[in-house]
Amino acid sequence: MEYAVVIISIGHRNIDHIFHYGIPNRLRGLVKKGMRVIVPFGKGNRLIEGYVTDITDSIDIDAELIKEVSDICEDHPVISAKRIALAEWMKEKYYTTFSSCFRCIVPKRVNEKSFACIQLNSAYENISEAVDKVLKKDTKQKRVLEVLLNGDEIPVSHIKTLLDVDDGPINALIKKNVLVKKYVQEYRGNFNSALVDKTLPPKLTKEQEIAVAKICDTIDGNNKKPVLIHGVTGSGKTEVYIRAIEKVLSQGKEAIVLVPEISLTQQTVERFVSRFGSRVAVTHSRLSDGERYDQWTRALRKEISVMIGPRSAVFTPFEEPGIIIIDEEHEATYKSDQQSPKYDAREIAEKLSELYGCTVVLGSATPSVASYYKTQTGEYDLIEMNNRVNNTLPVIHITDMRREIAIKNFSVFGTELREAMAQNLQRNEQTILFLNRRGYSTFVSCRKCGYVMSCDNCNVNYTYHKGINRLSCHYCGKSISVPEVCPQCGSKYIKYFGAGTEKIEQEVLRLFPKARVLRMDMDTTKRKNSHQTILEDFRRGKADILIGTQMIAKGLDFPNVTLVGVVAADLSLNIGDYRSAENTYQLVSQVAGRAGRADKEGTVYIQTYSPDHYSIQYAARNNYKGFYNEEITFRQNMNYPPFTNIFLVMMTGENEYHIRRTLGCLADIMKRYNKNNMFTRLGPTPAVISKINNIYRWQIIVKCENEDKIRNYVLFCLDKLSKQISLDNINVGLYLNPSYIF
DNA sequence: AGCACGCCGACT
DNA sequence: GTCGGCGTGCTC
Repeated sequence: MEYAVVIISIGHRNIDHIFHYGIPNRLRGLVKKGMRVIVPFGKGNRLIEGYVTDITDSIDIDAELIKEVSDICEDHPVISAKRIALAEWMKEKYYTTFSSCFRCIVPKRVNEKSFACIQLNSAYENISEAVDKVLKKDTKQKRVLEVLLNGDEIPVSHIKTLLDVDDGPINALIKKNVLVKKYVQEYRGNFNSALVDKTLPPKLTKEQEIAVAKICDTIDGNNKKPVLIHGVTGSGKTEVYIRAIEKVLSQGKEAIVLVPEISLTQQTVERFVSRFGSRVAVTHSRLSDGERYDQWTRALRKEISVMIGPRSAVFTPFEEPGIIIIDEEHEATYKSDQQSPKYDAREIAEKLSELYGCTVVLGSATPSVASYYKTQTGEYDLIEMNNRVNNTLPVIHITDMRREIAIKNFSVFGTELREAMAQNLQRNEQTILFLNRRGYSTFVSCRKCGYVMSCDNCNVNYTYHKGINRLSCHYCGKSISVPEVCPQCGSKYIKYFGAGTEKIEQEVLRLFPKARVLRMDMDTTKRKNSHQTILEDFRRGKADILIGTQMIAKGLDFPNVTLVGVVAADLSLNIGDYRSAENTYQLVSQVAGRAGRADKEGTVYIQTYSPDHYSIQYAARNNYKGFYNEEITFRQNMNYPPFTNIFLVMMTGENEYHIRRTLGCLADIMKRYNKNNMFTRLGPTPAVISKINNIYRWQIIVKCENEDKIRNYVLFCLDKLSKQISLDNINVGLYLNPSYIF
């Protein structure tokens, strides 16, 4: 007797284990490992989707209790044995349920879409034979036949528009058995590769040749260490990726290319499509469930061999992945921090490498400190690419804003940046101004009593938005009209401090009334496509100056941009996260890289109140290794990652007392089981933002060198806690090495 | 998660 | 004597 071993698709810990189901006669031989099935579950026998993780003949429970599989979802497996193993590994590593791991690995089931096609009945040798035998006169039916080429399947809708005919003649031909009608699956969300011209491989530089050779060695060899390419902007990493992919494809294997969502632009995709044509598929977050499912299916059916996409594309179901490339490796988007499982695409790639023997290539101009550290310990191999293929690095200046204040310049622009902007306008060249903060003023307070306008729902100050003339909270979205007098003392002297992008825009217009300015931030890109429209307008030269937040820092390539201003480089430095220096270095380098990307030389001004900070100094000199050496020493001295692991336990809820008390109990338990003081604990403390939308937020941070030990310890303590007191009405968030502190 | 069972108070 | 509150426990 054979039984299906099934994981039920309900994301609850209590039922996150295997269940056995009998296989009824009508499904005998059809139910296979890796298939999606429908099974009756629970008292009410409600029908639930599940995954067959195994077929077995031995069961350890009473056979009477066993129910039968009611149906199969597809006639083929949707998850391979290796990917079932991946799910098991993810469940442990990311402390989640099987079912949520399966949800990542296999996309939501949707109905396939198909369309009607007609084809010449195979009884006829060719079209002219059919015409001769059946059609005497020049009719619509004859015209329909003449459009068909021998053996071709043509969509009915095409024929109808092409010949302006109705169903009539087509159906008549089908009735006469000249044509056959069939339904063909339509793949939604296909990238139209026919629109992209093929290109020939360029000649490689010496550096590129060495990099390609090194990666090819890894592909051929048994040592599957991940390779980190540290390549300056413009060193031609993409061509190296393409050559490595060519190699893998020639071995009959497949390739996955991960890019941050923001760089999934037409340009990036076209570079791959121009070389691999219709073998490439593209996914991104804006695809519908149907589109995503169809692209995933194409990979499963081996109809494509290269997938480009954001972090979720790491789960592309290739049978023989040969290489996984992670471009802009340092980007935080590779780690999912919002929904469970909180996986890291880099870690998934390494696990797939272990399971399939595929090569993992990480690439960045500003590698994450964690990854670069691994090249030093020997865990990763390192490839350096130090030369730009055809353009030079921009000249980077640091402006000390304390000096500007000393010379009574209280403007948001230092003297140098202002003058450079004026010159650039005269030369008709474009400027990008970067400030990672939207709104007009970020701090509104009463000059008399010092009262600061802040949101009642959140422990966050209001930001003044001049466009709508309101104060708005960037956390819960609440906005109020600007009070005419101070709510506390009644004074009418209300002052606005701190500049955001809106203020920068106004300052530019005040200083340069003739300048054409575009602003790009969350407030100006709410409408669909507004993102694209702004960038396209700027590219076409419809504006002289582009002002924006984070979203303009990365991946943009405008040949006429010769000046970049980082209005306030300190913002990311003062966040209070152990990674703030790393983030600042990366951000400043990325923004600076937007200047002078074609034949024109670029200039960058970095405005800061901490001009001597090493992250800014090294970024200005484009010296990654210098930065890394200083940063890694700091991390070691302070016992921060990569020398330790940080586990954040965040409790949120409406009752602040309840949360504090519960976290207090957890702290007691943690103290009790902390043998040999292996774990360092900080807290309970309120989170950086201690209340959002009337939900209070408190946390405990635990540090320990060993990842498995820290995970087991925290989960053990939480288990003890849940047996002691009820965790109802409290949300517990667990984050291992979170990419930012909330 | 979702459903049944079961053990208490309030009611036709 | 019965209806319905939600605490507890199980689901192949």
